[in-house]
Amino acid sequence: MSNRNRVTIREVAERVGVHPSTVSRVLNPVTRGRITPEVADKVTTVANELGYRPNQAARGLRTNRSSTIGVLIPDITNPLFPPIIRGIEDGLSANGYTAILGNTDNVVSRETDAVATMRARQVDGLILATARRDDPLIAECLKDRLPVVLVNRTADTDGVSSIVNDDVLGISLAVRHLKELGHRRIAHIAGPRTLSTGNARREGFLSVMGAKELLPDQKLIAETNAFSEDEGLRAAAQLISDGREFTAIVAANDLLALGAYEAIADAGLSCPGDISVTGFNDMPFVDRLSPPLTTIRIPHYELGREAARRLVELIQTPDSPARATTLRPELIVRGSTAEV
Amino acid sequence: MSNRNRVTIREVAERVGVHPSTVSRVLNPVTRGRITPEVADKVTTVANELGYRPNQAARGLRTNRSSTIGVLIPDITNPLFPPIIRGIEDGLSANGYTAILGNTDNVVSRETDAVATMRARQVDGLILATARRDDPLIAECLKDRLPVVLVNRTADTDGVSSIVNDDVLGISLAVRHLKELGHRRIAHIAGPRTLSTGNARREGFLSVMGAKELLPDQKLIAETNAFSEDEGLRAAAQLISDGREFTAIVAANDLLALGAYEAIADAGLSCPGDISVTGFNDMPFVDRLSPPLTTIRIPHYELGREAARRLVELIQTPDSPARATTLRPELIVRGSTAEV
DNA sequence: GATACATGTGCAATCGTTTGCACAATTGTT
DNA sequence: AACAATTGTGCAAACGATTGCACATGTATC
Repeated sequence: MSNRNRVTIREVAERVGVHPSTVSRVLNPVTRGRITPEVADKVTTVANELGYRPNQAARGLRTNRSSTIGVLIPDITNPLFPPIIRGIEDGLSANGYTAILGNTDNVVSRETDAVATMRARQVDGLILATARRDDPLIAECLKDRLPVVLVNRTADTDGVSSIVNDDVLGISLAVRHLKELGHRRIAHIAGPRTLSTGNARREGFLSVMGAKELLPDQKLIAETNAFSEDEGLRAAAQLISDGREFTAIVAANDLLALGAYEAIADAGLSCPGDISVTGFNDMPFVDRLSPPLTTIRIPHYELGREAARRLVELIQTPDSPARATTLRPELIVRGSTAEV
Repeated sequence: MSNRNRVTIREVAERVGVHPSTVSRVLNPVTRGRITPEVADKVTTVANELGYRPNQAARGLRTNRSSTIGVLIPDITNPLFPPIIRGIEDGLSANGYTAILGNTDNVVSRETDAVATMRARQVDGLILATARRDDPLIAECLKDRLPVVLVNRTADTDGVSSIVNDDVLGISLAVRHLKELGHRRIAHIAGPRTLSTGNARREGFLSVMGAKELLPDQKLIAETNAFSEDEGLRAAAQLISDGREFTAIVAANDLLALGAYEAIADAGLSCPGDISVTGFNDMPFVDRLSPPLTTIRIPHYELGREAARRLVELIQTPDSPARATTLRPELIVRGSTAEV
């Protein structure tokens, strides 16, 4: 009744006529080899018949492992994250792990809280999609030897593995595409410098603009302090009202690009007629906007899946060296970019 | 080292000079009253000093509770679900519970699997967003007295609590809006009958079309077998090619409405010029489509939050009666509906 | 001042698995 | 044929918290 009909290892053992430890060994792939195949078969058969499922609490208590991973994200409601999470979950469940999620809304205290809760639940590791470039939380986990993998955003901290998009490549795909369309003066709406994504895309932009035939201009970089539509609107409006000449905007993310759409319309201009715009992320439905947004597609699902894989590896061989992995993005050409 | 510096109840007890059971009683709000305040204070102080966190595995093993809830959803990547999940997580964490997620892709075997995994982890209850009207999984949970709450979709099963949108009201808001715009012949792209949402919206449509001044026509209902854009396209194309007269389409969901957009364009017609269209859900970015979609907004976050609240209640008082709760949706008028 | 009762704390068993150790049975070696 | 090595299984002790029971105290009652 209170134990909800759970079948224990002991019952299986009694039915087969062996000791519980034998059942345990059969069910553990590592030790199965030590048991006579005949006995092992009988045990697995009976275990299946009875619908035996190991009690994770008991196992966790004994082994000090929970087969649970904590995943920290800013906000699941941001369409960027669901595919990452899906990738993480698929990657984890393939290895027998389960994820518990924490939404932090980019608030430091909520991050700290969430990690504390997760550690109370003895998570075997953490996947952080919330990293800031300078993030004390990461240092703390490393100190406590809690396996951590960063995804989507990376950090300046040494010794931590990360799986992120190749932002420099992404930006250069966008800029080269614009260059081929004849654009020479290109503006950039940069993301927050505190986030690796904002920073890397900005750096990438600066570096690729150094290429010949392009006309770089520091003043054509507009800063924002969040990847939001409002900030994109504000920044783009500023660029336009500054009166410097440019024919295209490379936004550091799709939401910023949407803000730019609005600013362009507000100024009585048209996209792509007067100003071409590129985004970054390829969020759902940006292909339905008018104009459909030319953007950089990030392999979000793969990012998540790879992060899960890396974390499992890290748990199994705790002292494997940290690696920073980047995945290649793809340029998606749509209607928001046109020849000059 | 292997136990990652965990502080146990025993260490706290030794430091204070009391028995572990006393520490346990102090830390449990229910039994704290039985301990001398002076001792209790000392215990809490030392526990905080040492940073004691109860080992959930040990607690779970002993109490047969995990403070963990399983949440089953079809696919986190469907923009419908993130706000529901967010509501669930917020509601659960406010009560000390943690969610573990399972994506089932509407595949029965994956649902069964996910529930098995979750039960192995001794979840204290389940929130299902995957219910079919006839769903054996629900019956099974009820039989095993595992607390369950349905969210978003409900089922025909008796005795299970559910939190869903008031779909009949939603559809009638859409139809009445069209009626006010002068529409009399209105078509419906119905969702799958196996899902409560498809069924209720269809029933709602039939019932509200019975009102005077409207011209109901059974032939103006097009069936689909999934809430997908493809199915919407197929169904709308069929309606159009059937040649029956109508000036508006009420789609059972936004994706079906998007398919209708496409079918209308394919037929060389315009929306809303020739045919008005309404959706259902108010997914992100449907306000950016051309035309912006008139739709029914469902309080998704609140649905999730309420489901969490209900489940916690159900866990605390296991024999409380099942209740079916509906939350009120809202009509969002945009550009896809116009006067005849 | 003896008896009954309440109160606060300790004792020890328990939850279900895992795993080091012991030991019997089998096989291999000389 | 005696001994060593190997193999397969059982035994029992953990893991850390909770909780029914027992038992000292201290207080109330007559």
